[in-house]
Amino acid sequence: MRKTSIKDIAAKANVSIATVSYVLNGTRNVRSDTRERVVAAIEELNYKPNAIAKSLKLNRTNTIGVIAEDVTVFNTPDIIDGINDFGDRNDLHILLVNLRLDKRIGRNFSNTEDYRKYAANAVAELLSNQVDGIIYIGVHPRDLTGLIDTEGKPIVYTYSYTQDDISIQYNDEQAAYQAMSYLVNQGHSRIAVISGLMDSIPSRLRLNGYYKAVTEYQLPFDPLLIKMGDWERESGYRLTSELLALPEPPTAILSMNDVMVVGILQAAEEKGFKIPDDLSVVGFDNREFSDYLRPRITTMGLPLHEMGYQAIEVLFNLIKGTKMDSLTMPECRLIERDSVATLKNAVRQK
Amino acid sequence: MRKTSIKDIAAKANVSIATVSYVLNGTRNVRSDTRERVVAAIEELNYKPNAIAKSLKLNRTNTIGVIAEDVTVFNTPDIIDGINDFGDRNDLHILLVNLRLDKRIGRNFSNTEDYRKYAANAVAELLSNQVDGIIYIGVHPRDLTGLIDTEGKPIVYTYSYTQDDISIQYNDEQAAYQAMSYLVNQGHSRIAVISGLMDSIPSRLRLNGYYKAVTEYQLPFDPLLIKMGDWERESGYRLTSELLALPEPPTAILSMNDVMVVGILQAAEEKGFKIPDDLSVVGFDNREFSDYLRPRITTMGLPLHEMGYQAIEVLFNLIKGTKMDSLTMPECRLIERDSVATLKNAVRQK
DNA sequence: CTGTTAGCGCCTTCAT
DNA sequence: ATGAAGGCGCTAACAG
Repeated sequence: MRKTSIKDIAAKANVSIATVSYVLNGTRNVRSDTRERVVAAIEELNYKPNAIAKSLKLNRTNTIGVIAEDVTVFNTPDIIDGINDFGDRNDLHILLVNLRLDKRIGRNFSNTEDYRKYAANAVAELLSNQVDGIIYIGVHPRDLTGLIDTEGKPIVYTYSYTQDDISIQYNDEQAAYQAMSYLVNQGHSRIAVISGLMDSIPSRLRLNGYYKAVTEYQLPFDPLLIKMGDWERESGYRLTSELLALPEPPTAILSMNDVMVVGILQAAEEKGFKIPDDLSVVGFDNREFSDYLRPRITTMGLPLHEMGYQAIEVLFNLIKGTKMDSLTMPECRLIERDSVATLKNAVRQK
Repeated sequence: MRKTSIKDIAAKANVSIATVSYVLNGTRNVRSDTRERVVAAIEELNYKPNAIAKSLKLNRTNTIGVIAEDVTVFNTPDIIDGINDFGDRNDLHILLVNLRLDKRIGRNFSNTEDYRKYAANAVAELLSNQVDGIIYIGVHPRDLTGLIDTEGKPIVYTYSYTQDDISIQYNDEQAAYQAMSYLVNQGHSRIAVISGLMDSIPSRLRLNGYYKAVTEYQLPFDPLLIKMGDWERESGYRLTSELLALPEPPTAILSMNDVMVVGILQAAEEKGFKIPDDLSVVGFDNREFSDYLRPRITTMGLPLHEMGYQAIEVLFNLIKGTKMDSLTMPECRLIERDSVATLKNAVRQK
């Protein structure tokens, strides 16, 4: 049996299909007794509107295409969650394409040609399905200019960006600065930093935040405390070993991700430094495991949910053509746990 | 300007729209020169078929609705990844609905009324969008009979089940048995188990696997070695403390999740037991953090990707109405790391 | 081998 | 306040 359509309920209620459409959408006034007949018929036949037909007619699907470079990478689920949060409130559906880049090409994204094909296919699929707009979620912040062509369909990038489109990023510099401020407030002044790879934008921005804090708080500046890591735990281990071998080791380390903190912990243990008593550590990312390490790691949490929420909010306004007040960049949040000691000379600021 | 449609390219190629449709879908033979004219027109006008219109006509969207109870819970991204894997190969699109249960109602799912409304809305949204079938991804294996009504639309559950529908589950009993076998092969015989909550199906099934191993390997059976935990790390800590205070403590513990292992580690350290030298541990779930703990934790990895893949594969066949050979239950895989010691009396089996 | 045409389910202008 | 009818873009008889 065919699914019941507007026509069936029109017949049942003894009205035209137009009238049914009117009561369905409240597009026009309908005399209350006719409306009731219609509603009754809808009820009785358990009628559900066909969104596909509606989309075809209106040339608008209320569907947002989401291209995720890899849903299994730690940042992505929370961004999607933020997208869903806004989507729920605004009757927007999510068509998800997962590029699965981590499985298909690994972690090296330097050559865009390796995945241009996947990205192009994703866009084609989404456009063919007439999504009203697209959100692109990267696995690592980087410039994707020219990767895809959405043929005029609105697109918003997050955790990545292009020179031509809107993108939602969090404030890396502020985050590093905030972490440093926290450390300073706890009485630290000799603070080392272990960066990520220096070809990464976040590494550079966070280093800016570090320098800013060093300058503003007038911390003793020592180039020996600045180490270039590569995001992996081994570099955390190696660089911390160097740091702790210094004549005057730092009292705290700011690590640009939580993974390297695992190496820091190991190096500290081997050198006989207890954390946080002999060495304080602040990580980045608030990865799930940072709460399970011993000690539990204090870290800068990424505003992932907020980024997703803001991305779709901006996209939604782009689609409707409404102007938005310039919005504020999502900020990281300090997750205070047990890896930072308060030094006795600490100046408790508000 | 309107998007270019089949009509435009028909005009350009001097053929009827039917012919265009035929070359587009290869539905019928078309003389090669006419085909070329059509292809050229398609190329020139950069024509992209409108999947919405096609769906309306064919009453088939090639879209699968995925209801995730919470995409931010650790098991979900990999299941979705498996769904995408199969979806990519079979030209199936994914309409994702995220119930966000973890944020909305927390971890207590005992009262289905708390989230029936969300689930019903999700189904309505999906049905309205004419998905060809539905996959429901739970956050914890449990009986969801009667939660939703898909009005005859095919549905497959995973990480949850109902009494009426197909569901994809992994083999819990086999997993626990395999973990035990591994421990036995490493020379352990006095093996404790810390279970999850006993109202949980996985807890009971894994306990079956434990008993099966105890019986088959003729291990000394000691009820004192069987502890009921609650999945949280504190219970791992507390129960391990009890275990290690025994006159004859176990040489190994099988923990039914990785979170409790964190507690086990802490208790062992406090009691002066080194892992794995004095106490071996096997966890469950292969949570990301299990690789970052010290020592790195040997654990049973869940076949999440495979579950997602199998779920959509089964659903796809359900939709097409084709019979499938009875498929094998996905199995967990031992992730061998550094938390298990090989005892000197170990009988190395193949 | 190709064209004509009737819808799929819905919205909306135009008429009454 | 309601109805008739055209058409969104596409597929698949049916006809030639």
